[in-house]
Amino acid sequence: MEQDTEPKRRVRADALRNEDAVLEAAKAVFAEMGVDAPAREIALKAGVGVGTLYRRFPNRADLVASVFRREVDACAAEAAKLLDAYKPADALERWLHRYAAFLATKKGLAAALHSGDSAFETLPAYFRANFEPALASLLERAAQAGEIRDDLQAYDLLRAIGNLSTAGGDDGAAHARRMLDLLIDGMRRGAKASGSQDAD
Amino acid sequence: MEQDTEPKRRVRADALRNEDAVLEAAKAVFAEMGVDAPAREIALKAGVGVGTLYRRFPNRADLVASVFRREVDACAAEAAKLLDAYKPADALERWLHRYAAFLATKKGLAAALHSGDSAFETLPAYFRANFEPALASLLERAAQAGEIRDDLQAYDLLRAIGNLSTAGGDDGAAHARRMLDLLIDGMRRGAKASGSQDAD
DNA sequence: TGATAAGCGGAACATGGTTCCGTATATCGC
DNA sequence: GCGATATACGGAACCATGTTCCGCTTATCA
Repeated sequence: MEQDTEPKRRVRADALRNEDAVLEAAKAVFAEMGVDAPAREIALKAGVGVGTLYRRFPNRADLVASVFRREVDACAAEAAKLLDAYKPADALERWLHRYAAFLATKKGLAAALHSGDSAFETLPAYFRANFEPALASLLERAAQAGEIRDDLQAYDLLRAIGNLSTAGGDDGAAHARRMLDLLIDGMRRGAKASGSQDAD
Repeated sequence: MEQDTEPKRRVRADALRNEDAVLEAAKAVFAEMGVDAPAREIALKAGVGVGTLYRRFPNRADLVASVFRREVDACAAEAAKLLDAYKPADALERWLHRYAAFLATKKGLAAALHSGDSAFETLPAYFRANFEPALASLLERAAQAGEIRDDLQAYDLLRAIGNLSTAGGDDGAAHARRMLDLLIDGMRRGAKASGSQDAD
Protein backbone atom coordinates (compact mmCIF):
# COMPACT_ATOMS: atom_id res chain seq x y z
CA MET A 1 0.00 0.00 0.00
CA GLU A 2 2.58 2.57 1.07
CA GLN A 3 4.73 4.12 -1.60
CA ASP A 4 8.08 5.74 -0.92
CA THR A 5 7.83 9.39 -1.85
CA GLU A 6 10.29 9.24 -4.68
CA PRO A 7 13.36 11.19 -3.55
CA LYS A 8 14.92 13.71 -5.89
CA ARG A 9 18.45 12.91 -4.81
CA ARG A 10 19.87 9.68 -3.53
CA VAL A 11 21.36 9.51 -0.05
CA ARG A 12 24.74 11.12 0.05
CA ALA A 13 27.70 8.78 -0.04
CA ASP A 14 29.30 10.31 3.02
CA ALA A 15 26.11 9.80 4.99
CA LEU A 16 26.21 6.11 4.18
CA ARG A 17 29.86 5.89 5.12
CA ASN A 18 29.26 7.65 8.40
CA GLU A 19 26.37 5.45 9.37
CA ASP A 20 28.57 2.46 8.90
CA ALA A 21 31.45 4.04 10.78
CA VAL A 22 29.19 4.86 13.71
CA LEU A 23 27.86 1.32 13.90
CA GLU A 24 31.35 -0.13 13.79
CA ALA A 25 32.63 2.27 16.41
CA ALA A 26 29.62 1.66 18.63
CA LYS A 27 30.16 -2.06 18.40
CA ALA A 28 33.75 -1.69 19.56
CA VAL A 29 32.97 0.79 22.30
CA PHE A 30 30.02 -1.19 23.62
CA ALA A 31 32.21 -4.28 23.78
CA GLU A 32 34.82 -2.39 25.72
CA MET A 33 32.78 -0.20 28.03
CA GLY A 34 29.32 -1.73 27.98
CA VAL A 35 26.16 -0.34 26.43
CA ASP A 36 26.25 2.66 28.76
CA ALA A 37 29.31 4.02 27.00
CA PRO A 38 29.13 7.77 26.36
CA ALA A 39 27.90 8.92 22.98
CA ARG A 40 30.88 11.25 22.53
CA GLU A 41 33.23 8.32 22.84
CA ILE A 42 31.47 6.59 19.98
CA ALA A 43 31.37 9.70 17.81
CA LEU A 44 35.06 10.28 18.44
CA LYS A 45 35.97 6.71 17.52
CA ALA A 46 33.82 6.90 14.41
CA GLY A 47 35.45 10.17 13.42
CA VAL A 48 32.17 12.07 13.29
CA GLY A 49 30.54 14.75 15.41
CA VAL A 50 27.89 13.91 17.95
CA GLY A 51 25.39 15.73 15.78
CA THR A 52 25.89 13.19 13.04
CA LEU A 53 25.40 10.37 15.46
CA TYR A 54 22.18 11.79 16.84
CA ARG A 55 20.74 12.60 13.46
CA ARG A 56 20.80 8.97 12.49
CA PHE A 57 20.07 7.44 15.89
CA PRO A 58 17.77 9.84 17.72
CA ASN A 59 18.40 8.13 21.03
CA ARG A 60 20.76 5.65 22.59
CA ALA A 61 18.34 2.76 22.45
CA ASP A 62 18.08 3.04 18.66
CA LEU A 63 21.81 2.79 18.35
CA VAL A 64 22.13 -0.08 20.77
CA ALA A 65 19.42 -2.05 19.02
CA SER A 66 20.93 -1.40 15.59
CA VAL A 67 24.35 -2.55 16.67
CA PHE A 68 22.88 -5.61 18.27
CA ARG A 69 20.92 -6.61 15.18
CA ARG A 70 23.94 -6.05 12.99
CA GLU A 71 26.07 -8.30 15.15
CA VAL A 72 23.41 -10.99 15.29
CA ASP A 73 23.21 -10.92 11.50
CA ALA A 74 26.96 -11.21 11.13
CA CYS A 75 27.29 -14.04 13.61
CA ALA A 76 24.37 -16.03 12.23
CA ALA A 77 25.57 -15.58 8.66
CA GLU A 78 28.90 -17.09 9.55
CA ALA A 79 27.33 -20.49 10.13
CA ALA A 80 26.82 -21.02 6.40
CA LYS A 81 30.34 -19.89 5.57
CA LEU A 82 31.86 -22.23 8.13
CA LEU A 83 29.84 -25.12 6.79
CA ASP A 84 31.38 -24.51 3.38
CA ALA A 85 34.90 -24.30 4.65
CA TYR A 86 35.15 -27.05 7.26
CA LYS A 87 33.85 -30.48 8.01
CA PRO A 88 30.56 -30.26 9.89
CA ALA A 89 31.76 -30.89 13.45
CA ASP A 90 34.61 -28.42 13.05
CA ALA A 91 32.29 -25.84 11.58
CA LEU A 92 30.02 -26.35 14.55
CA GLU A 93 32.86 -25.99 17.03
CA ARG A 94 34.12 -22.84 15.40
CA TRP A 95 30.69 -21.34 15.29
CA LEU A 96 30.04 -22.04 18.95
CA HIS A 97 33.21 -20.21 19.83
CA ARG A 98 32.15 -17.41 17.58
CA TYR A 99 28.81 -17.30 19.36
CA ALA A 100 30.52 -17.25 22.75
CA ALA A 101 32.66 -14.36 21.54
CA PHE A 102 29.52 -12.55 20.50
CA LEU A 103 28.02 -13.04 23.94
CA ALA A 104 31.20 -11.80 25.57
CA THR A 105 30.69 -8.39 24.00
CA LYS A 106 27.26 -7.98 25.56
CA LYS A 107 28.26 -6.30 28.81
CA GLY A 108 25.29 -4.59 30.34
CA LEU A 109 22.92 -5.51 27.55
CA ALA A 110 21.04 -8.00 29.70
CA ALA A 111 20.23 -5.25 32.16
CA ALA A 112 19.27 -2.86 29.37
CA LEU A 113 16.88 -5.45 27.97
CA HIS A 114 14.91 -5.28 31.20
CA SER A 115 14.88 -1.50 31.27
CA GLY A 116 11.47 -1.41 29.64
CA ASP A 117 12.64 0.71 26.73
CA SER A 118 10.42 -0.15 23.81
CA ALA A 119 13.31 -0.14 21.36
CA PHE A 120 14.58 -3.30 23.02
CA GLU A 121 11.37 -5.27 23.07
CA THR A 122 11.88 -7.04 19.78
CA LEU A 123 15.53 -7.96 20.37
CA PRO A 124 15.06 -11.30 22.15
CA ALA A 125 12.83 -12.54 19.36
CA TYR A 126 15.30 -11.31 16.77
CA PHE A 127 18.06 -13.09 18.61
CA ARG A 128 16.28 -16.40 18.62
CA ALA A 129 14.87 -16.11 15.11
CA ASN A 130 18.37 -15.79 13.71
CA PHE A 131 20.50 -17.96 15.95
CA GLU A 132 18.26 -20.95 16.34
CA PRO A 133 18.08 -21.80 12.60
CA ALA A 134 21.79 -21.08 12.19
CA LEU A 135 22.79 -23.44 14.94
CA ALA A 136 20.18 -25.98 13.94
CA SER A 137 21.69 -26.26 10.47
CA LEU A 138 25.12 -26.84 11.95
CA LEU A 139 23.85 -29.45 14.35
CA GLU A 140 21.93 -31.23 11.68
CA ARG A 141 24.85 -31.49 9.30
CA ALA A 142 27.23 -32.66 11.99
CA ALA A 143 24.76 -35.22 13.27
CA GLN A 144 24.09 -36.48 9.75
CA ALA A 145 27.82 -36.93 9.29
CA GLY A 146 27.88 -38.95 12.49
CA GLU A 147 30.36 -36.55 14.05
CA ILE A 148 28.26 -35.57 17.03
CA ARG A 149 25.34 -36.98 18.95
CA ASP A 150 21.98 -36.36 17.37
CA ASP A 151 19.81 -35.49 20.33
CA LEU A 152 20.82 -31.85 20.74
CA GLN A 153 18.34 -29.00 20.55
CA ALA A 154 19.63 -25.74 19.12
CA TYR A 155 17.78 -23.55 21.56
CA ASP A 156 18.94 -25.55 24.55
CA LEU A 157 22.52 -25.13 23.46
CA LEU A 158 22.13 -21.41 22.87
CA ARG A 159 20.78 -20.95 26.35
CA ALA A 160 23.33 -23.23 27.96
CA ILE A 161 26.22 -21.33 26.44
CA GLY A 162 24.57 -18.09 27.44
CA ASN A 163 24.45 -19.30 31.00
CA LEU A 164 28.04 -20.46 30.94
CA SER A 165 29.13 -17.10 29.65
CA THR A 166 27.47 -15.11 32.37
CA ALA A 167 29.33 -16.85 35.18
CA GLY A 168 31.55 -13.97 36.21
CA GLY A 169 34.51 -14.24 38.52
CA ASP A 170 38.18 -13.43 38.16
CA ASP A 171 38.84 -14.79 34.71
CA GLY A 172 35.32 -15.25 33.48
CA ALA A 173 36.41 -15.37 29.86
CA ALA A 174 38.89 -18.21 30.34
CA HIS A 175 36.49 -20.09 32.55
CA ALA A 176 33.69 -19.82 30.03
CA ARG A 177 35.98 -21.03 27.31
CA ARG A 178 37.01 -24.10 29.26
CA MET A 179 33.41 -24.96 29.98
CA LEU A 180 32.49 -24.52 26.34
CA ASP A 181 35.29 -26.83 25.25
CA LEU A 182 33.99 -29.37 27.71
CA LEU A 183 30.55 -29.08 26.20
CA ILE A 184 31.88 -29.54 22.70
CA ASP A 185 33.88 -32.60 23.71
CA GLY A 186 30.73 -34.00 25.20
CA MET A 187 28.88 -33.51 21.96
CA ARG A 188 31.57 -35.36 20.04
CA ARG A 189 31.89 -38.26 22.46
CA GLY A 190 28.26 -39.07 22.00
CA ALA A 191 28.58 -39.43 18.26
CA LYS A 192 27.39 -42.62 16.64
CA ALA A 193 30.68 -43.08 14.80
CA SER A 194 32.73 -43.29 17.99
CA GLY A 195 30.60 -46.00 19.51
CA SER A 196 28.59 -45.79 22.73
CA GLN A 197 31.39 -45.58 25.28
CA ASP A 198 29.78 -43.34 27.81
CA ALA A 199 31.70 -44.36 30.89
CA ASP A 200 32.56 -41.71 33.55
CA MET B 1 35.91 -9.49 68.28
CA GLU B 2 35.83 -5.92 67.02
CA GLN B 3 35.40 -3.18 69.56
CA ASP B 4 33.97 0.22 68.73
CA THR B 5 36.63 2.81 69.35
CA GLU B 6 34.85 4.57 72.20
CA PRO B 7 33.76 7.96 70.83
CA LYS B 8 34.38 11.06 72.90
CA ARG B 9 31.12 12.70 71.90
CA ARG B 10 27.86 11.14 70.97
CA VAL B 11 26.38 11.67 67.52
CA ARG B 12 24.84 15.10 67.20
CA ALA B 13 21.08 15.28 67.52
CA ASP B 14 20.63 17.20 64.28
CA ALA B 15 22.61 14.55 62.43
CA LEU B 16 20.20 11.92 63.65
CA ARG B 17 17.20 14.03 62.71
CA ASN B 18 18.59 14.66 59.26
CA GLU B 19 19.34 11.04 58.58
CA ASP B 20 15.74 10.25 59.34
CA ALA B 21 14.45 13.13 57.25
CA VAL B 22 16.54 12.01 54.29
CA LEU B 23 15.26 8.46 54.50
CA GLU B 24 11.66 9.63 54.72
CA ALA B 25 12.09 12.02 51.82
CA ALA B 26 13.87 9.41 49.73
CA LYS B 27 11.07 6.96 50.35
CA ALA B 28 8.50 9.45 49.11
CA VAL B 29 10.54 10.57 46.11
CA PHE B 30 11.45 7.04 45.08
CA ALA B 31 7.78 6.09 45.21
CA GLU B 32 6.89 9.04 43.04
CA MET B 33 9.73 9.15 40.53
CA GLY B 34 11.38 5.75 40.81
CA VAL B 35 14.77 4.90 42.24
CA ASP B 36 16.51 6.99 39.61
CA ALA B 37 15.15 10.16 41.15
CA PRO B 38 17.71 12.97 41.38
CA ALA B 39 19.59 13.35 44.64
CA ARG B 40 18.87 17.08 44.75
CA GLU B 41 15.18 16.36 44.73
CA ILE B 42 15.54 14.20 47.80
CA ALA B 43 17.74 16.69 49.62
CA LEU B 44 15.25 19.45 48.86
CA LYS B 45 12.31 17.45 50.16
CA ALA B 46 14.25 16.49 53.26
CA GLY B 47 15.17 20.12 53.89
CA VAL B 48 18.89 19.45 53.86
CA GLY B 49 21.76 20.22 51.50
CA VAL B 50 23.07 17.62 49.12
CA GLY B 51 26.28 17.61 51.11
CA THR B 52 24.42 16.26 54.11
CA LEU B 53 22.84 13.57 52.01
CA TYR B 54 26.14 12.45 50.54
CA ARG B 55 27.96 12.45 53.86
CA ARG B 56 25.65 9.80 55.20
CA PHE B 57 25.03 7.88 51.99
CA PRO B 58 28.22 8.05 49.95
CA ASN B 59 26.46 6.85 46.83
CA ARG B 60 22.97 6.35 45.49
CA ALA B 61 22.97 2.62 45.99
CA ASP B 62 23.58 3.01 49.73
CA LEU B 63 20.58 5.26 50.00
CA VAL B 64 18.34 3.06 47.91
CA ALA B 65 19.28 -0.02 49.90
CA SER B 66 18.73 1.77 53.22
CA VAL B 67 15.31 3.01 52.22
CA PHE B 68 14.38 -0.41 51.00
CA ARG B 69 15.42 -2.14 54.21
CA ARG B 70 13.62 0.42 56.30
CA GLU B 71 10.40 -0.12 54.35
CA VAL B 72 10.72 -3.87 54.56
CA ASP B 73 11.14 -3.60 58.31
CA ALA B 74 8.10 -1.36 58.67
CA CYS B 75 5.89 -3.54 56.52
CA ALA B 76 6.93 -6.80 58.14
CA ALA B 77 6.52 -5.35 61.62
CA GLU B 78 2.95 -4.45 60.86
CA ALA B 79 1.94 -8.08 60.68
CA ALA B 80 2.22 -8.48 64.45
CA LYS B 81 0.31 -5.27 65.12
CA LEU B 82 -2.51 -6.30 62.82
CA LEU B 83 -2.74 -9.68 64.48
CA ASP B 84 -3.32 -7.91 67.79
CA ALA B 85 -5.96 -5.58 66.44
CA TYR B 86 -8.08 -7.76 64.16
CA LYS B 87 -9.34 -11.29 63.81
CA PRO B 88 -6.79 -13.39 61.94
CA ALA B 89 -8.32 -13.42 58.47
CA ASP B 90 -8.88 -9.67 58.56
CA ALA B 91 -5.36 -9.07 59.78
CA LEU B 92 -4.15 -11.20 56.89
CA GLU B 93 -6.24 -9.32 54.37
CA ARG B 94 -5.07 -5.97 55.63
CA TRP B 95 -1.50 -7.03 55.60
CA LEU B 96 -1.67 -8.33 52.05
CA HIS B 97 -2.98 -4.96 50.94
CA ARG B 98 -0.22 -3.31 52.89
CA TYR B 99 2.28 -5.54 51.15
CA ALA B 100 0.80 -4.72 47.74
CA ALA B 101 1.11 -1.03 48.59
CA PHE B 102 4.73 -1.60 49.48
CA LEU B 103 5.35 -3.25 46.13
CA ALA B 104 3.62 -0.41 44.33
CA THR B 105 6.31 1.99 45.50
CA LYS B 106 9.07 -0.07 43.94
CA LYS B 107 9.19 1.52 40.51
CA GLY B 108 12.48 0.78 38.86
CA LEU B 109 13.85 -1.18 41.75
CA ALA B 110 13.57 -4.49 39.92
CA ALA B 111 15.81 -3.16 37.18
CA ALA B 112 18.24 -1.72 39.69
CA LEU B 113 18.49 -5.10 41.41
CA HIS B 114 19.90 -6.55 38.21
CA SER B 115 22.35 -3.71 37.73
CA GLY B 116 25.11 -5.66 39.38
CA ASP B 117 25.75 -3.03 42.02
CA SER B 118 27.08 -4.85 45.06
CA ALA B 119 25.01 -2.72 47.44
CA PHE B 120 21.92 -4.46 46.14
CA GLU B 121 23.11 -8.03 46.35
CA THR B 122 21.77 -8.71 49.81
CA LEU B 123 18.36 -7.13 49.27
CA PRO B 124 16.48 -10.12 47.88
CA ALA B 125 17.55 -12.25 50.82
CA TYR B 126 16.60 -9.47 53.22
CA PHE B 127 13.24 -9.23 51.55
CA ARG B 128 12.48 -12.88 51.94
CA ALA B 129 13.96 -13.24 55.41
CA ASN B 130 11.57 -10.61 56.71
CA PHE B 131 8.42 -11.10 54.72
CA GLU B 132 8.19 -14.85 54.67
CA PRO B 133 8.01 -15.26 58.48
CA ALA B 134 5.67 -12.29 58.77
CA LEU B 135 3.21 -13.68 56.28
CA ALA B 136 3.64 -17.21 57.58
CA SER B 137 2.54 -16.13 61.04
CA LEU B 138 -0.56 -14.49 59.60
CA LEU B 139 -1.43 -17.52 57.51
CA GLU B 140 -0.92 -19.87 60.39
CA ARG B 141 -3.18 -17.96 62.74
CA ALA B 142 -5.92 -17.55 60.17
CA ALA B 143 -5.74 -21.21 59.20
CA GLN B 144 -5.83 -22.30 62.83
CA ALA B 145 -8.92 -20.18 63.32
CA GLY B 146 -10.46 -21.97 60.35
CA GLU B 147 -10.92 -18.68 58.52
CA ILE B 148 -8.87 -19.56 55.46
CA ARG B 149 -7.69 -22.67 53.75
CA ASP B 150 -4.61 -24.25 55.29
CA ASP B 151 -2.58 -25.23 52.26
CA LEU B 152 -1.05 -21.86 51.46
CA GLN B 153 2.68 -21.28 51.36
CA ALA B 154 3.89 -17.86 52.44
CA TYR B 155 6.55 -17.60 49.77
CA ASP B 156 4.19 -18.66 47.02
CA LEU B 157 1.81 -15.91 48.01
CA LEU B 158 4.54 -13.30 48.19
CA ARG B 159 5.62 -14.16 44.69
CA ALA B 160 2.12 -14.36 43.32
CA ILE B 161 1.24 -10.92 44.58
CA GLY B 162 4.51 -9.63 43.27
CA ASN B 163 3.59 -10.94 39.85
CA LEU B 164 0.10 -9.49 40.01
CA SER B 165 1.54 -6.12 40.90
CA THR B 166 3.90 -5.94 37.98
CA ALA B 167 1.14 -6.23 35.40
CA GLY B 168 1.27 -2.70 34.02
CA GLY B 169 -1.31 -1.18 31.76
CA ASP B 170 -3.56 1.83 32.01
CA ASP B 171 -4.72 1.50 35.58
CA GLY B 172 -2.26 -1.04 36.83
CA ALA B 173 -2.94 -0.13 40.45
CA ALA B 174 -6.68 -0.71 40.25
CA HIS B 175 -6.21 -3.90 38.28
CA ALA B 176 -3.74 -5.26 40.78
CA ARG B 177 -6.09 -4.45 43.61
CA ARG B 178 -8.97 -6.29 41.97
CA MET B 179 -6.83 -9.34 41.39
CA LEU B 180 -5.61 -9.28 44.96
CA ASP B 181 -9.15 -9.13 46.26
CA LEU B 182 -9.97 -12.12 44.13
CA LEU B 183 -7.05 -13.98 45.61
CA ILE B 184 -8.15 -13.15 49.13
CA ASP B 185 -11.69 -14.26 48.45
CA GLY B 186 -10.29 -17.50 47.15
CA MET B 187 -8.35 -18.04 50.34
CA ARG B 188 -11.47 -17.51 52.42
CA ARG B 189 -13.73 -19.74 50.34
CA GLY B 190 -11.42 -22.64 50.91
CA ALA B 191 -11.70 -22.37 54.68
CA LYS B 192 -12.70 -25.45 56.61
CA ALA B 193 -15.44 -23.59 58.49
CA SER B 194 -17.32 -22.68 55.33
CA GLY B 195 -17.57 -26.25 54.10
CA SER B 196 -16.15 -27.70 50.88
CA GLN B 197 -18.29 -25.96 48.30
CA ASP B 198 -15.83 -25.59 45.47
CA ALA B 199 -18.22 -25.37 42.56
CA ASP B 200 -17.52 -23.06 39.57
C1' DT C 1 30.39 24.28 -13.12
C1' DG C 2 27.30 26.65 -10.26
C1' DA C 3 23.03 26.14 -7.36
C1' DT C 4 21.24 23.88 -3.67
C1' DA C 5 19.63 20.52 -0.64
C1' DA C 6 21.72 17.19 2.34
C1' DG C 7 24.71 16.51 5.72
C1' DC C 8 28.32 17.74 8.97
C1' DG C 9 30.75 19.21 13.37
C1' DG C 10 30.96 20.64 17.66
C1' DA C 11 29.70 24.47 20.71
C1' DA C 12 26.12 25.13 23.81
C1' DC C 13 22.61 23.72 26.84
C1' DA C 14 20.31 20.70 30.36
C1' DT C 15 20.54 17.40 33.82
C1' DG C 16 22.26 14.94 37.51
C1' DG C 17 26.06 12.78 40.43
C1' DT C 18 29.73 14.13 43.56
C1' DT C 19 33.14 17.03 45.98
C1' DC C 20 34.70 20.80 48.70
C1' DC C 21 35.01 24.12 52.05
C1' DG C 22 33.57 28.20 54.66
C1' DT C 23 30.05 28.63 58.14
C1' DA C 24 27.03 27.22 61.91
C1' DT C 25 26.11 24.66 66.07
C1' DA C 26 25.65 20.68 69.40
C1' DT C 27 28.36 18.86 72.82
C1' DC C 28 31.51 18.88 76.63
C1' DG C 29 34.70 20.34 80.27
C1' DC C 30 34.80 23.93 83.37
C1' DG D 1 26.08 29.26 81.96
C1' DC D 2 30.24 29.68 78.93
C1' DG D 3 33.73 29.25 75.77
C1' DA D 4 36.40 25.65 72.79
C1' DT D 5 36.11 22.60 69.46
C1' DA D 6 34.82 18.70 66.95
C1' DT D 7 30.94 17.71 64.26
C1' DA D 8 27.78 18.61 60.84
C1' DC D 9 25.62 21.65 57.59
C1' DG D 10 24.50 23.92 53.02
C1' DG D 11 24.96 24.74 48.58
C1' DA D 12 28.11 26.53 45.09
C1' DA D 13 31.12 24.42 41.96
C1' DC D 14 32.78 20.75 39.24
C1' DC D 15 32.44 17.00 36.09
C1' DA D 16 30.33 13.70 33.07
C1' DT D 17 26.96 12.82 29.78
C1' DG D 18 22.66 13.12 26.95
C1' DT D 19 20.65 16.20 23.47
C1' DT D 20 19.80 20.25 20.52
C1' DC D 21 20.93 23.79 17.33
C1' DC D 22 22.85 26.20 13.65
C1' DG D 23 26.41 28.13 10.64
C1' DC D 24 29.46 25.86 7.50
C1' DT D 25 30.74 22.19 4.06
C1' DT D 26 30.04 19.22 0.29
C1' DA D 27 27.89 15.70 -2.73
C1' DT D 28 24.64 15.71 -6.18
C1' DC D 29 22.34 17.23 -10.23
C1' DA D 30 21.10 19.94 -14.17
